[in-house]
Amino acid sequence: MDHTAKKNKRLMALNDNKAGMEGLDRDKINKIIMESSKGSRFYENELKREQQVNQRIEKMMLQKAQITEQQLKKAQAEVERMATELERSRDLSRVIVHVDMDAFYAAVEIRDCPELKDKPMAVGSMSMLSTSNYHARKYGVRAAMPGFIAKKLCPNLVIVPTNFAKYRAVSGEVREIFAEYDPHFQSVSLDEAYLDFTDHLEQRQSWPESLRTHRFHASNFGLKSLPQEAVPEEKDLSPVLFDDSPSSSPCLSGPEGVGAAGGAFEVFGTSVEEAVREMRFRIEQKTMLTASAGIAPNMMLAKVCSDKNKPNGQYRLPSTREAVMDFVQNLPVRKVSGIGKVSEKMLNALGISSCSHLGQQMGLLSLLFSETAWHHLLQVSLGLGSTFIPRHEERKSMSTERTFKELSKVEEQLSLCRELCEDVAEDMKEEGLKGKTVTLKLKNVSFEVKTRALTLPYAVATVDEIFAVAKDLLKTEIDNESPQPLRLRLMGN
DNA sequence: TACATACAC
DNA sequence: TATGGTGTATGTA
Repeated sequence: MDHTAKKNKRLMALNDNKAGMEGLDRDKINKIIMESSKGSRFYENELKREQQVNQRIEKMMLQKAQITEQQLKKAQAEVERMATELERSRDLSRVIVHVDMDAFYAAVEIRDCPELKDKPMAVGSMSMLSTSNYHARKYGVRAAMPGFIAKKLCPNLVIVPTNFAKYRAVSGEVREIFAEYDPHFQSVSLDEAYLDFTDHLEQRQSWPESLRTHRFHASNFGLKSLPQEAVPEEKDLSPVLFDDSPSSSPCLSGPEGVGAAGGAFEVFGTSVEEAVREMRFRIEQKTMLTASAGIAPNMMLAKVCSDKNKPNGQYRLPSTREAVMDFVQNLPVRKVSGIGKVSEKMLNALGISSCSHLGQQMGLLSLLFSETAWHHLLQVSLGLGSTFIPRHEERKSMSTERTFKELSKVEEQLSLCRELCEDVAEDMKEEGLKGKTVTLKLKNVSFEVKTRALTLPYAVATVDEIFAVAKDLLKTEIDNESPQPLRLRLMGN
């Protein structure tokens, strides 16, 4: 193919339009990323995968060409009916909040090492970064970018290794606060959660001021005794680097004062916004870290809203059908949780980039996508989402995997496999679990991934039981390739 | 059930 | 030198 050059440009390119980039411009960044990637086995594999997606799209377009006016009309009517039905059950009565800590890992590391405060930094390794701070983002340094490429974009970048034990501890502190607003909150990860504020707000209406009053803690930074104006101090209080958030910190405008003990305090109101502001305030007082939040009538919308005034901000979408529909019209499909890179590309091929397009094309989509998929898209286009927060269900799988430098010797592969089985068995023991399906995952040096699974008639949990199965699966693969050895870079199970 | 793919963080 | 790890859902055979 000769027209791939253009496409390739977009393949590895900087994926984001989030933060402003003052250091380097986009083209320059993309050029550096491309030069670092081109020719690598990783890149070759990415190209291959892109081709697969393109083929999927071609197939879809062919299918589209087959659709008759008749079919489309019929599908349209069907969609219409379903939309009416969904509309009938629209529930705007819940107040759902999505909270997201700002650049969490990076913020924690900066808090604990003020040296880093004004430097571009990221958390991770030369192989992979988890997150980066604001300064680094200016250079195009992003989460999920390998550190060695980030270093090329920003030679002064400081890379701090991850310290999950610490993040877990901080996360625990934040979750204690979440629980006070919704004991049934659902955490998505260490730094993110959904809360249903409905009940809290009802209670809150009859709360005296005392319950809505929260103190600035003098323990934060060098704030011994607070001066009368806590307002301008607030920024200095924040250890987080995102001091550029424009509309997002109207925060300390409410009535606040100085307590008898000398600590300043603030009284929060009874509205949703005030309650969420209060929660974020308490998080910051407790952890010296900032959070952003989205407030909306369902989970899907709340999630999008939390991104709106990030970092250190919040956004409320009013609970009216009109506001919701309005909000959704201009929403790029990619912003919706669950619509990733591939779905976006497929939708784009159909001329769909915003949710308003979704609404217009639902007839077509119902013919080209699976039932579950188009139902979901229809809901999105109507601004619908879950209005209750499901409790975290029981885990369905447990796994461990490791990447290493090329491993080609059979004995080494087997002993590594055993090691992984030991790890999994240990983890299973900790939770007192058993499992019936053993899955072996292999990635070769060309980044091709394979999984091999076997389901047993009974549940297993011990190393020996698991390894017995995994060893067989691995041996089968080794035999399969022989006389060529398996050249593995990752193994998991 | 087996496997691959997509997605999220 | 160098592109992660863990878990869920879904489509398809």
